[in-house]
Amino acid sequence: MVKPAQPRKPRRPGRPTQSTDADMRTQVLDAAVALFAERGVIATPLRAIATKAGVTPALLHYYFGSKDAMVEALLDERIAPFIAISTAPLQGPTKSPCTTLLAFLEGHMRNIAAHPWLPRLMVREVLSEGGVLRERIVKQFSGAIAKGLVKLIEQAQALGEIRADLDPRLLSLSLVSLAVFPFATAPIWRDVFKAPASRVNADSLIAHTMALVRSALEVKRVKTK
Amino acid sequence: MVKPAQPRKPRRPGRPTQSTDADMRTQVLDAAVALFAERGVIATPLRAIATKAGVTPALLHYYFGSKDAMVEALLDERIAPFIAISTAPLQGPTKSPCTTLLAFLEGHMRNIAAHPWLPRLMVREVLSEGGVLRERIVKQFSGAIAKGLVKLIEQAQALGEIRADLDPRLLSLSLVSLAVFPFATAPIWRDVFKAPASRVNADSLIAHTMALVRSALEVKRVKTK
DNA sequence: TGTACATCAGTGAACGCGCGTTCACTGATGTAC
DNA sequence: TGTACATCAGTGAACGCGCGTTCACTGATGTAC
Repeated sequence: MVKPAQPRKPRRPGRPTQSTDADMRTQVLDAAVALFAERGVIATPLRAIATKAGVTPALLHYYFGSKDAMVEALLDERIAPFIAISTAPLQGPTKSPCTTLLAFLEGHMRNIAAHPWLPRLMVREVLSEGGVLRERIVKQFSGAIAKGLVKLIEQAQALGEIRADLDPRLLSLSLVSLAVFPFATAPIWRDVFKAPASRVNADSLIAHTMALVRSALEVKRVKTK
Repeated sequence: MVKPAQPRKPRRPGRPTQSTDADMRTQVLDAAVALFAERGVIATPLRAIATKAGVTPALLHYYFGSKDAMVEALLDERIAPFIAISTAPLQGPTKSPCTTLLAFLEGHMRNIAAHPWLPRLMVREVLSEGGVLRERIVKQFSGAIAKGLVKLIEQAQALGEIRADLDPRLLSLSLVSLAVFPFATAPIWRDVFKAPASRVNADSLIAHTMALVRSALEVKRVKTK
């Protein structure tokens, strides 16, 4: 009712007059990311993205060439940078492997919490057999994380910083599970717990997970029954 | 070359002569479950299921009425029984909550390991905003598991069987993460680790996870730095 | 036991619909002189 | 500074294709007498 004279899209034909507001490409990618995370890449029609972004389906081809190419662009521009940020702590030398490990976990969870669409999109597409994203995500993300994580665990175990009786690969899998799964399924358990959102939120979840991980990794003291 | 006279489908028109081999409905559901887990419900055409099951797309409507109805049938006949088996330990009274808790976790993982398609199908569909399965899975599965699990944790904490400084709801979420995520993402990490399959398999994963959970739940002794 | 017929399992071909994609177009913007 | 024109951002309408679904059909099976 504020702008009755603007029925949403008066849009005269021909080249639009100067850049209206934000970059349309950005708007399109924003809309695509949101819808892909909600319903999946295959289940999201380009028309839905176009509608949400306030443009024409033809525009998506004008910008990206095809739906697949759009998904690739999304991977490069939205997911890859996130991967780089999250895995940064895993690169380079470290003084205390255990500290680096915990820092990576917490940082990764904070990253995920800040971009809730990401874990859902990644988990879903990585699960899809024919997904466009799968191969690239596995290569860039899972590969990088897994290798760095396993190496870090081995170092920490060698130094006696954490218990050494667990397989490094299986342990890295457990840690990733603890860090990713709760965020990927957030909409579900928020509903299941009917939480007042104040108690069960990202901050408390991160704190809880870190506490759990710390005690799980503790070097076991010899104990007599 | 063994049966050159049977070019895959000679199938004369008209009512088929007596039940050939297995129940065709069963064959169809088998094929559907496999394809749904691999590619997702929406991304799987009925024609693909029909081809895999060796029948006509029209047969699927003859049996189920519609694709949605078929998904519901699949839920009732394949997923619901699994849910019942897995959550059985959570029902009824228990002498030692902690033992019951661990037994449930291990049993659930064994169930999942025996039906690899299940976690993938469930995770994917539960993530989908508009998924047919989502609402029912959340109600029947997540609801049942979460409630029983939280109750069990609270009891075990009250009895001093496990550490009491963790929020029961967050802890139940962590446990489910550890039990489900590795199996849901199995195809990925098998690839990432390039494991000889002998070292990283279901049995060792279950043993590892149980060991991790046990030590994570241990009551912390007071320790001086 | 034989015959007539309703029922039943399953098919093949076609239907309409929504999808990704194409393309001729429109009028504002940049550029050469 | 003005003019002519190529370029550029973006559209609207249509395209073919593959999807879920429909339906008239076929011939074996079950049943009544």
